[in-house]
Amino acid sequence: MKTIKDIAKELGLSVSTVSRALNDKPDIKKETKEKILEEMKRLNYSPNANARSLIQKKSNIIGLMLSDITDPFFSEVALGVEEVSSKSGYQVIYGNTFLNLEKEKRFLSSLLERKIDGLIMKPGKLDEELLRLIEQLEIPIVFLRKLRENEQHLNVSSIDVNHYKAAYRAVEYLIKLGHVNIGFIGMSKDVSEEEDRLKGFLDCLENHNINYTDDNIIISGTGIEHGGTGVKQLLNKKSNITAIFTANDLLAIGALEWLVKNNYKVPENISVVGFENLEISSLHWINLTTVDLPRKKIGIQAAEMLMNMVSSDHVKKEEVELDTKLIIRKSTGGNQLHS
Amino acid sequence: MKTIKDIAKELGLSVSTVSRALNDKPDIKKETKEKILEEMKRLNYSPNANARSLIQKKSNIIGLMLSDITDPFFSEVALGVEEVSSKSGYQVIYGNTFLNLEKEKRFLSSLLERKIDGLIMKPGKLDEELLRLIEQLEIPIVFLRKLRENEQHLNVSSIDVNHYKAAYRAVEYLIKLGHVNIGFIGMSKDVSEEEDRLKGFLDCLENHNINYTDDNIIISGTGIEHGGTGVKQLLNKKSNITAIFTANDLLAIGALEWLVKNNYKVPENISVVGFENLEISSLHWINLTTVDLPRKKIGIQAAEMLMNMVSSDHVKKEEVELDTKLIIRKSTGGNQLHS
DNA sequence: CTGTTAGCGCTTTCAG
DNA sequence: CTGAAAGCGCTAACAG
Repeated sequence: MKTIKDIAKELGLSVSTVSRALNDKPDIKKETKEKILEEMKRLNYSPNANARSLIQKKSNIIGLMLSDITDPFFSEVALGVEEVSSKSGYQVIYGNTFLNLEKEKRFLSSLLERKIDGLIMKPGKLDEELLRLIEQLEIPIVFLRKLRENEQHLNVSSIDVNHYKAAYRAVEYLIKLGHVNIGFIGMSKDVSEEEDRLKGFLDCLENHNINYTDDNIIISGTGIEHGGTGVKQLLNKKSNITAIFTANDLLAIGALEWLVKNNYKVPENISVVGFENLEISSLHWINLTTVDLPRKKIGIQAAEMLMNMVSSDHVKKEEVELDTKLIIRKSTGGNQLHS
Repeated sequence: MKTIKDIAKELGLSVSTVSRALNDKPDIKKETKEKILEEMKRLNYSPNANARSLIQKKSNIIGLMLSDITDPFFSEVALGVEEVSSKSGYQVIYGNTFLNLEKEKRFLSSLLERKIDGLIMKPGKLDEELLRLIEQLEIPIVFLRKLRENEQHLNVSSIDVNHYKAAYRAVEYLIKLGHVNIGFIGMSKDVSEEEDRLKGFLDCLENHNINYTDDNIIISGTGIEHGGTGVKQLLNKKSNITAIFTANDLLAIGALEWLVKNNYKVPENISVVGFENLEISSLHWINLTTVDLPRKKIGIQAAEMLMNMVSSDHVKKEEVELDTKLIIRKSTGGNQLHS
């Protein structure tokens, strides 16, 4: 491996002069610089970023901690993050955690050792140790979700959509279509984003004086198959349901599939609204009314926020909330029982 | 930031002793070691991986160059790669190139400076400069596709499925179902994987003495929408087509969508076979017969190969070819015109 | 404009 | 078993 020394020796110069040429410093004669740059090319020299990091106390690396890169939401976020970061000269070290505490800790520890300059992360529920780890990093951080109760003291920024408002609007749309018996199919009680969506759902019903019981709400799981089991349970408990709001598109698609197989007509008998606007949700057969999340934008903006933070010493905490859009397609229609 | 010096000073020891404790070296008294480890915890010490990399000439970082992480194929590969690498103590720097030569070069150059230990990559068509860059890296490399003509001299390993055989088998299946007028919808002439698939398609027809013309083949594009335009063109030119083999699932799904909208019945009027086995291809409405690619396995095995290579000085070139499986679903059926 | 020097945080001889 | 010293490749004062 060629070093700055090799160049210097070859040209009879000092390493500092070579360094100056390498870093576009002003105090160097044009010709010397050109000569050096040429020699670098000739010797296939490539500077050692680790050595540079060591002395400058800046690695030009950021971390990206996700739960699962195969989730279309995160892969688009990751795309946006990498795009913005690489443009600013940063490399991205990425890791999947599946919201597993141990994996989260291991990944953050490894980033801590690498002395990264910034971090974009979607953590699960943080325990004391993890909170300490995050503080210990002492670098700008952007959360890909809102800060929770026990995280308010952290000096980290965040970006997320307003899940509450998004859900509220979606349900309001169903109510305007004449639906009064509306079910909810969720993923898990432990996901705070879902909590917000559920709250939006419930508040909307209440504000419109619509009655509901616990039976209107099924917590089913996170995959397509849970959409099926979800509707089934829901209709078992409340056979008069005419509309369903699900916590994500996969659940909605699973529900749709189950409904079709069991001879329900969508939207004639039952309306279904999803959440996420996956690419496949616009397919002819699915045509799902759903809430669009600006996924790539989240990634881009998260990275832009981080780039600003790493390049300024005064880091001010910022909590960004992006807006969503209800995409109306063919899985929703007027309530036939009331029209 | 705490350093090894702080620990040493605090305990009245030398840095080398601290280093020994840190690295589990044998020549250190048990009690000293314990004392040091405790002090490290107390001071929240975390070693500097960059300093270590510098002296050990080993970064414990690998690179992962993909065309597009939002492609389900690559996101699963990325998942497998990260899983295996992190288990072996390696961090993954990832980048998207969209097969753009400039982006590929920029990304590789940045990896070159970072002095990474290994690289997994899915490049496009390599030009001279890129070939030189790859050699210049002087590290173990695994390609996520077969080596092409002008790359044979490279000392890089590769892993891929046998696209030719997979296509051949899929088409053979259609022929066994009685089809003789079979069309092909492809993405682009520049994708070597597709070349192999097309060759498998053509060889299979020839070996079964089935006639075809250029009109049996449409190169349409890469997204769902191109599936639609593809079938349309195909049926315009050859209205007697009863089966279609597409170069990927998205094309097949787009074709399916167009067929349904235009009142063709699948598989009664037309059979469709895809390639990739996306998750959505098993949906009730789609139910696509397709070729399953072991995506996650490719990622895992690529990383395992790389881990072996980086931890042994004698790197031997290896070209792995994984097998595929034809998944038979409801988008294919017997040729009604002949039965 | 260029060279000398010190040192980033760590590992690794080599003595003792 | 422990310490002193050298040095990985580079940057950043400070002289000149």
